[in-house]
Amino acid sequence: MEIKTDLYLGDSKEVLKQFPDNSVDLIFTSPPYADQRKKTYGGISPEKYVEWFLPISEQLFRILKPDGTFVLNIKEKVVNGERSTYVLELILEMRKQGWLWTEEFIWHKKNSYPGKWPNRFRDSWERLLQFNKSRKFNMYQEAVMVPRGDWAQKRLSKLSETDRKRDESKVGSGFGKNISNWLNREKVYPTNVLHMATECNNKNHSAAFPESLPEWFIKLFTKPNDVVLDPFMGSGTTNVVANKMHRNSIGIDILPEYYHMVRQKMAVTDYVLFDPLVEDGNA
Amino acid sequence: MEIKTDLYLGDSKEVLKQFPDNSVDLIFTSPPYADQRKKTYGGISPEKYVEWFLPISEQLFRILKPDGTFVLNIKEKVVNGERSTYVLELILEMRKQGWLWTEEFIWHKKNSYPGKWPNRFRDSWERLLQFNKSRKFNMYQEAVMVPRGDWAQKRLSKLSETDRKRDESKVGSGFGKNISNWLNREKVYPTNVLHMATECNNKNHSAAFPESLPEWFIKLFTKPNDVVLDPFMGSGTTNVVANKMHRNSIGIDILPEYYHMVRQKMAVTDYVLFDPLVEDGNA
DNA sequence: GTTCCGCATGAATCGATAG
DNA sequence: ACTATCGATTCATGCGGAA
Repeated sequence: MEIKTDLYLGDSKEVLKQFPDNSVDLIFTSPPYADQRKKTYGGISPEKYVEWFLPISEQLFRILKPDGTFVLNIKEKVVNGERSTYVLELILEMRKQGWLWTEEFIWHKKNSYPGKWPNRFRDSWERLLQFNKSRKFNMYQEAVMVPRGDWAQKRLSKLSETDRKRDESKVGSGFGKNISNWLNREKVYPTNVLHMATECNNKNHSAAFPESLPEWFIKLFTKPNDVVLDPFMGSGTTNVVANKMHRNSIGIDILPEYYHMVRQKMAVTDYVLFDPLVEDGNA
Repeated sequence: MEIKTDLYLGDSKEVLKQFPDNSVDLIFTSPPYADQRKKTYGGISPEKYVEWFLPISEQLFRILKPDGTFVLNIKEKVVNGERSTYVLELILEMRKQGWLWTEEFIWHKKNSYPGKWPNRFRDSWERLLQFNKSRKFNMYQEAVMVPRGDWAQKRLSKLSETDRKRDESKVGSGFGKNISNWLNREKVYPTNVLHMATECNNKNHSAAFPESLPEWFIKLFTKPNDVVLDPFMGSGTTNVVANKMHRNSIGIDILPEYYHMVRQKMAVTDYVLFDPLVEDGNA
């Protein structure tokens, strides 16, 4: 099946209205934070942030499939020495719209933005709010399993060595049954804290988040050929990753600059559309 | 100057009323979470949690010095498949009492509670909410500087118990060679994400948090001879650490069992009251 | 004296079963 | 229907005994 990437230029609040109900499997987005990116988005003031976002989240609620998930990457900024409360208020208001606030993941940014202030340390984490329409949603946990901690390596090393010898001599093909069991045992489920570095490599446009971030959630909440939506696509990281992972995707941005940039990007990535190397745990 | 540790048996809401205004430098506490510790504390339901806490935070506001800090360790539980919202509501309500919500630190618990569920990963982080009465508060950032690199962070958090004892017994003069090497290394300021393991069951009584947690905030927000308060002292970790670090402290608990246990503990630790080994960056 | 391994145990959460 | 209790799940950590 062919993978599609649909890009739209316009205000999400309006563009979203043309999509049918219950048609998207995952929404992953990082909206412009209050007063951030002022040059580009015009900056939404902290006081008006909730009011600005609610019409959009209302549309997202309509469009998302009942077993789909909405992941919102956001962090409140400091206003007049205090953490602003618009994220807290947003969660409470979105629940009134019908959203379930299922979980809050933490993105621990290993290399956070440098700086020093007399009354504050560097902010090195962001929220990844998980919302759902229903308590029954798709979650493919095996797709994001991670290697076990260091302690296991030491403790298992001795045992696995003897098993390896035994199986190699028996089968001669490398991996015996026992060892494949061991390999499975070496992976564990992750927690709700994600460690990822911010990407600082891009030449022109710095993305709000590294590719590994949407990649993780796309693995976790979708399977190939599903539909992923980013209503504030910016430099299009979500869409690029979705495409690489054989997911259809929709991207919306209000800025022509971003829209055209992503169009160009996607034209290039089309060539690796059927890359068989894509790692994926979902069937 | 002599260091005092005052312990009180009773309901914080009432006991706090007898303390004078503006008399405490740091409040560090981890109140019983909603519906947790039912056997011991009776359990406060999520619906009534804010209502239960506000009279206490009102007293805390009165007692705290204008340049003092209140650090609240808390995490909302899952109720009916959703994260409960009482912590969000608590923050909003406390701001109405006059509190400034200055910052939110993350405690990343390396060893979180195990378990597997179809729709959720293990919860491995907790909130450390920083509240202040004024935008000008005492913060001794140099006291918590860490050697450069991740490895140091891990080592230092682990250092608290095992290594320290070992080195103390070896050298008798405080820190062994290895540790003094770390101290000579280049130091950087930490971020607002703390990596610490929960203390696994110590022989008799398990604490809700490791000693390194209050230790970090006591270093950061107080200097020697200051006053630290824990209105829900439990096993008294905050008071024990404060004492070790030459801070006066006040501990309150409603359970006689805890009250007597901490009394006994403190009587013992009094002997190391003037321990010169205590690491401290504040003068 | 080290290093290594066995074991118990947590601020948990879900789903089923029972009143 | 709605609440209360119980078993199953799972992994990092420290302690204690053994090699």
